[in-house]
Amino acid sequence: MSISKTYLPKEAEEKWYSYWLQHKFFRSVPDDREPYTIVIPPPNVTGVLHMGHMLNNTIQDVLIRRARMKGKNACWVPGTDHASIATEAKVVAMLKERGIGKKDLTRPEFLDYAWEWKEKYGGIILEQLKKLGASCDWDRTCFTMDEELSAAVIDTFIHLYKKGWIYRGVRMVNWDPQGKTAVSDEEVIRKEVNQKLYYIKYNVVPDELSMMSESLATHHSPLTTHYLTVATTRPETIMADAAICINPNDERYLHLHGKKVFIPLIGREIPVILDEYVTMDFGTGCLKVTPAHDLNDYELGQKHKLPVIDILNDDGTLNEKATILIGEDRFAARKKIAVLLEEAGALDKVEEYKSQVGFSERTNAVIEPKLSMQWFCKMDEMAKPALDYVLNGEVKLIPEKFINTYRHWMENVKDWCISRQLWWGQQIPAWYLPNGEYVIAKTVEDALVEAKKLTQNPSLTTQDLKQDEDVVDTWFSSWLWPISVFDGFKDPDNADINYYYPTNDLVTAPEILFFWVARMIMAGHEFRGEAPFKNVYLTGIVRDKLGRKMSKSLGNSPDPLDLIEKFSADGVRVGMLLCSPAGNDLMFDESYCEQGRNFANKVWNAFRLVKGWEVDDKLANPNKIAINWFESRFNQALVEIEDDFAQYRLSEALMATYRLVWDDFCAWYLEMIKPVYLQPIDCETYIRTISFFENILKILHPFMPFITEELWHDELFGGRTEKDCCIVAQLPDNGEVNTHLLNDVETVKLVITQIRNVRNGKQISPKEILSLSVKANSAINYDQFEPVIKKLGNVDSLTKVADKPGGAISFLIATDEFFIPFSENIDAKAETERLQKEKEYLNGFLKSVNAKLLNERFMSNAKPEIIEAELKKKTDAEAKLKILDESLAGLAT
RNA sequence: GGGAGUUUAGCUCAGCUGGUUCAGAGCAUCUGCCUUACAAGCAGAGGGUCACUGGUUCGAACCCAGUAACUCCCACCA
Repeated sequence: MSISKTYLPKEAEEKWYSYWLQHKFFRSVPDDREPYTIVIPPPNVTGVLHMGHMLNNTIQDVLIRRARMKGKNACWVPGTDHASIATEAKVVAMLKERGIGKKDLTRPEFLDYAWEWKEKYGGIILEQLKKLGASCDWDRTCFTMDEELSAAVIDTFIHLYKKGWIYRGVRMVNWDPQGKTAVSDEEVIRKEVNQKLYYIKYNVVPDELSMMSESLATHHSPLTTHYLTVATTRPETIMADAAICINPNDERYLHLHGKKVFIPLIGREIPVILDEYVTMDFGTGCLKVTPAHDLNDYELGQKHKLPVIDILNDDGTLNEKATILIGEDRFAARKKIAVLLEEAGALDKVEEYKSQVGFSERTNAVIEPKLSMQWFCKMDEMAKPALDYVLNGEVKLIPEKFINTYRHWMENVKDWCISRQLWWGQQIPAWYLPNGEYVIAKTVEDALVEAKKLTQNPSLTTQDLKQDEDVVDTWFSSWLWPISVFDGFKDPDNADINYYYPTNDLVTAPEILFFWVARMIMAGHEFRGEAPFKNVYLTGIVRDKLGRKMSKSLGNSPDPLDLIEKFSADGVRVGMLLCSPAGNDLMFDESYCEQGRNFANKVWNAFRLVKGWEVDDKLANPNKIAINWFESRFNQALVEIEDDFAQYRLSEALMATYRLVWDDFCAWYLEMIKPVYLQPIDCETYIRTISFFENILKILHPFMPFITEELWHDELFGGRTEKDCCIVAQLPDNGEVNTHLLNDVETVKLVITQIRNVRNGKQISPKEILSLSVKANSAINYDQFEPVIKKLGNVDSLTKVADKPGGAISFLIATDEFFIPFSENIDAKAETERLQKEKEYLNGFLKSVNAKLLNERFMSNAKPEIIEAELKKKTDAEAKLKILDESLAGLAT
């Protein structure tokens, strides 16, 4: 293998990804091993890879790869979601470009175009995931509108209908005038918007005028004039007003009780009604009641038996019931009517006003409350068990803070509007009879049987039945995902579902906790009697470094594929995880990917070093200290990493790995054992080092699959068989940790650092050899570390002395005194000052320790080991002070 | 309006049951190095009133109360 100076990712990535595919390492079929399963949160078919996907799928791939390397049968099921509104919108847009209107097409024609679109563009996002290294079992790729999955949706609908949990009714729903469909409450995003509050005058009907004119003569108070004023943000809906409502206790308006008023511009008469619902101190205290276009007004209207006047078309334009501005869009109408009102003298004033407006999650259109006939799914009975799974810990949410939000939602859940006025999706299996009745059935044939039963009319034919035009909400198919991808509906006892279900971890965004996660738990319980996963890892939101959410409109999101191009897939994976604290949003910045790339390069170069060594079999001087130390250190890190993974602290697991590799392996271990240039290395050290390297590749692999696989196959590691790949290598078992040795080496590292420090301070080149002597007071046996200290400190000897030698710089490590002799004069004054300063600090430290030890309450309350530690601090400090004093005395002479 | 979370070095974050460590990491910064694996690097260093105010405790970044700022979720005040 050619060893270039830097890691060249492009070739390696293509090579190994296809190698893995070719050898079916991602493929999973049930066997004797323990399964580890993840189902991907299916991205929209309309989607292109964004940073959220990158984070999400990096995490899933790390988990899957690690499980695979722990001997589990790892199965990651990929797929896409048909995303009815979003896709239908795309298809409509595509047709428009070709000069075709949706209205001009029949349903089957439209669906043909939609499938054509899906086949062409629907797989893009999955192809992009491959660039990231995602080790999904692509043979299992599913689509929420695949035949089996769609059948499952229909069966589910029928099942729930039979249970009485699905019903049809006229309700106020969230209407998306752009998508021309109803959407669920969860699909409405509320945003604060700067609006205008229009104060509109409604004249009181003429036969009341005589009374009013008396007060008119005296005062012009708005409370006693012949009109009342209403504040509204939606003046275009006045034509749909059914009443004006005031609070019966509002003393300002007692004179309006039982009166009627004119709607401005159109002059229709509406009553003034009384209800305590109206807040007296908001606006004018007069509320216009528009039952067709506001949920509260609708309920108020129901209560007071008011008519419902719907003045809007499905696309948000005004209809003939508005009588004026017919055909105008609601927002254009709002502006125009303000002018008309102004001209008519009916506009009192306009104020700036901030309020919450609902937007469609999919189309971003302003949602219109609209009364319509829809299908609903009852939630309360399904919510209860789904809540319990989370509360009793059978389903763990990570981080736990989401339990509260989850509980709140589940305890206040409302029925789910599941019908959508779209064509792209599973069509509702309801069949209408000529008389308006309907039956629920899987096929038209089944429906006919039911219909005949229902009507007692044997002459009915399928021609008489008309299927409901609507499709079900996309989430009504994705909530079945963990079951349907294993064909658990058609064949509920098949080998796959029995083996893989329930899955292990679900990795998703908190935004869809209710949309999707909660409903999957409901479906899991209802159809399998078991939650669909054990752990839900909720990732943070990817933001830019200013903390803004990454979005297309802000243009602050980098293209993930560009990042991969620039920093390599491994680099980007590392970059994503480096800045993703568990459970918090991440402030993404390209520099993290750069750090990832640099790390890959570091690994590459460490490899180049080892690769370049010549071995001399005759040498028998293995660096036992270095080997034993690194082995212990590696085993210690393994435990830390395992622990981090167990708690889903992926970025910390990565950081622990990063430090182990960069600091401990490269900066310390390799430097300890590295032979001088062109000198050979002994056999044992060489073999052990290669084995360490192989283990390092293993623990790096989940994070950096490509570079590790690339290096894995180098001849340095001996001949590999075709199937001997890093991706399926088994992680090393935990081994012994010699803490004593680890501690001693930490001290030795300090000694070396101090030597380098002395060099730095005195501007001495690292190449210049120094001498070192030690007056050891601790239990550390420096003899065994002599080779290491000599090599890394570049000193020629480590002499043990009983007294301080003359003309030397000294430093103190723990209670051991080290000396570096210099022929030239030591600056005694500076040295004295340095020692004095240290002494001062130690005295202060000792004082505070003594204060504790003399405190009776401390001595009686603190745990024995704490007291012991304080006592040790005291003796250590005293010993150090003694040494300092001696040094100072020596300097004085 | 209700609820949750966050606030520790310039940045991003650890800090687990209050106690070994005058507070830990990575990046960035500064100083010195092109030392035959790596300048995408090496060696070293500096940098913190743990948001603020009280309280509990022998002892608080950590527990309690309050304050402030930011973030998110939920909610029909026109």
